[in-house]
Amino acid sequence: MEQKSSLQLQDFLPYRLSVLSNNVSSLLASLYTEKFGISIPEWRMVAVLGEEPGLTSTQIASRVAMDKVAVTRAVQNLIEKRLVRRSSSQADGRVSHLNLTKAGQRVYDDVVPMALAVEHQVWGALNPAEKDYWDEMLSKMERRVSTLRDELLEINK
Amino acid sequence: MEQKSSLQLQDFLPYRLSVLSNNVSSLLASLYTEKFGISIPEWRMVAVLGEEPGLTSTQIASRVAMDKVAVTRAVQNLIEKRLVRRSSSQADGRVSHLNLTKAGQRVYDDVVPMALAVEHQVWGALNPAEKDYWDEMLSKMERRVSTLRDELLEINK
DNA sequence: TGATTTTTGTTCCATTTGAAACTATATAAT
DNA sequence: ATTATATAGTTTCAAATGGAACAAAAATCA
Repeated sequence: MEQKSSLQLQDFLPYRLSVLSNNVSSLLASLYTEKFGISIPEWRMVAVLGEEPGLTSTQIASRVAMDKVAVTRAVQNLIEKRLVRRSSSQADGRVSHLNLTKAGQRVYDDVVPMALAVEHQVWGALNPAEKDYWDEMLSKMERRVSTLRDELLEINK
Repeated sequence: MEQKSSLQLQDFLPYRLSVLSNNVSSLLASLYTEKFGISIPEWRMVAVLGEEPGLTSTQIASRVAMDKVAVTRAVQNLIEKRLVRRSSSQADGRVSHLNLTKAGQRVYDDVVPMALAVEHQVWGALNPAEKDYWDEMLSKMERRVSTLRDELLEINK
């Protein structure tokens, strides 16, 4: 299998992904930050708690690809903003369960359609068949990258 | 055209792109940071100067999707590490041209094959036809997203 | 020419982020 | 039971990042 020998940043997959991802994220963030004053990690927490109420910090961290420090901070901010409520677990004194407040639920209900609309707009670049194909390929790449990562960790252990 | 009404983060395009992009970038970065002690923005500068020697800071910023502050800092760091050299322009007293030093060129020569190898590994998830298709769709999405961004800026002006 | 505006790049300050150390609770092992 | 180990979450400190104000040179224009 032949391989390129020079590197054009504009054609380089990691670079293109990074730029596209940043542009999509900031497009989306520009909508909810100015309207609701929440950051990207805060929005992710709201989104995941909207889907699955009562999660603990650790559960959120694993679902949202944030580290536990980032979760702690997002929780603190969202509690200050009265969008999230914390209730300590009876079963385990170390953990607490997190839920959206009424106000948090309202933010969720307002942002979800906006977020889906942005996604829909971006999908507008592709026809339905292309979209399905893209989804499939994206999944393949995701799996491949996480395999590569595991291999690398294994080697460096 | 029908539209989803609920948001599953794992299926949400901006989220998936962000996770994939971060994983790819950190996979790559783990290789060159530990070997050469350079950061992601520093590597991008080296990459672009390897392709096009003599660029100015502003030219780099526009090619690499970094803001000018980030470029200033990356340049400072790379000059301290003696990987980049600055020479002021005769034509324009404000700008200076940047070039890789011998050592910088060596870093470039060493990292490029590693970077291409990682890209190649990731591409391994797709067969050649899929890869071409993916490239085409990625380009479509890039164009779409930048159009959306321009529209949004236009509205908010 | 002299005044004004733009462009280039840097500095300063505040905010964000990340890693390591730490506290508190729970689990396992002897 | 006592000790050791693991897990959940927080705090602390240093580094990275972003934006606004800034200085210097160039371009515009009156």
